[in-house]
Amino acid sequence: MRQIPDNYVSEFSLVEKPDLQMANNLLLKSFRRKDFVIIVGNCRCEYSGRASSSLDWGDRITLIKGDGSVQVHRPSGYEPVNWQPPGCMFSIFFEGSSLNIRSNRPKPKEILDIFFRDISFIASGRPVDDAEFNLHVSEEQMRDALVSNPGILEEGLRLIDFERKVEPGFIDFYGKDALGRIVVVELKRASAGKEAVLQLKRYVDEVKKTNRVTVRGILVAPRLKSGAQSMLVSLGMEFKKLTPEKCAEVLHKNKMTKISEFFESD
Amino acid sequence: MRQIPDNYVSEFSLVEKPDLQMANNLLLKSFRRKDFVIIVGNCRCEYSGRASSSLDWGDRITLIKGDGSVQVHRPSGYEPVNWQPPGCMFSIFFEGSSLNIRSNRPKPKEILDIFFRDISFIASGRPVDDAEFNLHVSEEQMRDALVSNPGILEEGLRLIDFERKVEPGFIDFYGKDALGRIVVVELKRASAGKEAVLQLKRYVDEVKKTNRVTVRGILVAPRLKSGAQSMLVSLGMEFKKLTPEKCAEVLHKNKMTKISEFFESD
DNA sequence: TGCTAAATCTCGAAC
DNA sequence: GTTCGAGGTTTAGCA
Repeated sequence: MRQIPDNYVSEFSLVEKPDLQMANNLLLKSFRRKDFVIIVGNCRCEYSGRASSSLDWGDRITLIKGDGSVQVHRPSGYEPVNWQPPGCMFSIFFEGSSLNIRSNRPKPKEILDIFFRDISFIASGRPVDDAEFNLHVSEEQMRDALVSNPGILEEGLRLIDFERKVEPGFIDFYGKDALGRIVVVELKRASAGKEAVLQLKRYVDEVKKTNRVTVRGILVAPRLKSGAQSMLVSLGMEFKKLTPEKCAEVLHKNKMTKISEFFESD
Repeated sequence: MRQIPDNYVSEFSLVEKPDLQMANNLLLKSFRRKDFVIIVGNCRCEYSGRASSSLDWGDRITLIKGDGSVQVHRPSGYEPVNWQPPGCMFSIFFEGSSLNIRSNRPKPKEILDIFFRDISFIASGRPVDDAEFNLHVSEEQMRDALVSNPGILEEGLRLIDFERKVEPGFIDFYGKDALGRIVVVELKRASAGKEAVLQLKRYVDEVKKTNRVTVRGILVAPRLKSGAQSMLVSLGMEFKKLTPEKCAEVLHKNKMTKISEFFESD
C-alpha cells in the first residue's frame, strides 16, 4: 500500500467551459462517488419546503459536498442564497435548454432545483481533512473557571452544585455566600439581556419555592444589554461582571497549579 | 460600449497547482481587484476575536468574496469551519514555508489567519448577479393575511392592532372576538413549540396586567409540536390552525378584490 | 428520534 | 451606531 505523504493534497479534476451534456456526465459520476463538487456558472434556483423561494438567472458559485449538502453562493454576502443541509439525494436532468440539478431532502421534505444554462468550470475531488477543530473560550469554559474558583465573583462564595437541574432548566452555578445565603448564578458568555434576567428569575423563584429561604440571584456576564440592569434591580437581583479574559487567566492558573502539584507529588 | 449578452458568464481564471510564490502574486492581484476567489488546498486556520479557535492541517475549500467575507469549508457540513463576515481587509505574506492569508475585521476586532502549504487550484473572477431573491411565504405574509381578513381564524374576530409593542416584544395580532373579549394572537409560520406557548403567555399576562379583563391567547400556526398542546391547555390558551396555503389564498383574493375595485372605480 | 439551548450565529430593521 | 428579534436559522447535547 502506498504511503500518503503528510502534505498530500487530494487532486481536484477541473473542467473548463463544459457544455451541458458533458457537465451532466461529469456530475452524474461525481454524485455517485460522493465527491466534493464546485460549479461556477449561470443558474437560476427554485426552492420549496419549509418555505419556498425563487431566484432568477445570475452567476453563482455552487458547492456540493459528499455528505449531501448544497450551497449556492452569490457574489457577495456571507450566507448562501439557497442551500440544503447534509443528507440530500441528487438527481440531474435536462429541463428545456438548461441542466437541472435537483437536491432532495426527505425529512422535512424539501427540494432545491438549480438550473444551469452556462457553466464556467466544474471542479470535483475528495478532500482529506481529519483535523480536530478547537474552539477555545466557550460558556462551558467560563463556567469551569467559576466553578473551580468561585472567589473570582465574590469573597467567601462557595460552590454547592453546578449545572443543577430545576424545572425551567439548569442553574449554571448554585452555591452559598459568606453569610450562608443561597446563591443562584446565571452565566452568559456575551452581553446578558432581559431574557437572561427572566431566566435567572425563574431559577430563583423555583429555588425559593422549594427551600423557603433567602435566595440571591446573580447574573454573571461580560456586560449587560440596555434595560437589563433596571429589570434586574427591580426584581431584586444583582449583576457581576466576568470576562472571557478573566476566565482564561483563572483556567491558566489552575493548569499551572495542577502541574506544580504533579511535580510536588512526584 | 459593448453589449453584454443575456447569458453572459463572467470568466473565471483558473490556475492549477500554483507554487506559493505564484499564489501570493495571484491573490494580491485578486484582493486589489476585489475579485471572487476560490482556493482549494491544504491549510490550517487560526481565529481570534469574539472567541478563538485553531484548526490543524487539512484539505479545504476557501471562498473569498468581493465584499470582504471569507469562509473555509471542510469536506462535509453545511457551515464553514472558519469564516469572517463581509467587511474584512486582506493581507498576505509568507510565514515559514506556508502562505498566510490574513483577514482583518475592524469592529468587532477579529482576525482569521489561513496558512496554505499546498494549493490544488485558485479560481478568481467577477460573477455578475443582479437577480432579485424572492421568499414566497413568510411569517409577515401570514400576518398580512390574518390582519386583512381576521375571519379566517374565527367568525366575528376583529383587528384592533398588529405588531403591537408590549414589554416582552411584539404581539402579532391584537383584536376582539364576537363577544368583545380581547384576543392576543401569536403567529408561527411553521410548527409552534413550547417556546411559542410561553411567548404567547407572556403577552397575555402583560395585556391582563394593564387591562384587567379577560384575555384570550390564541397560538396560530400550521401545526403544533408535541407537548405544546397540553402546555397550551394547562395555561388556559388555545390553538388554531392556519397554513401558508390558506394565507396565500387569502392574499390572492385580496389582490383580486383590489384589482376589481380598481376597475369599478374607473 | 425529538427537543432544548447556544452560536465567532447572520441579517435586517427600528430606535 | 446600537439594539432587538427573526431565520428555510444550523448545530450540538441529551432524554
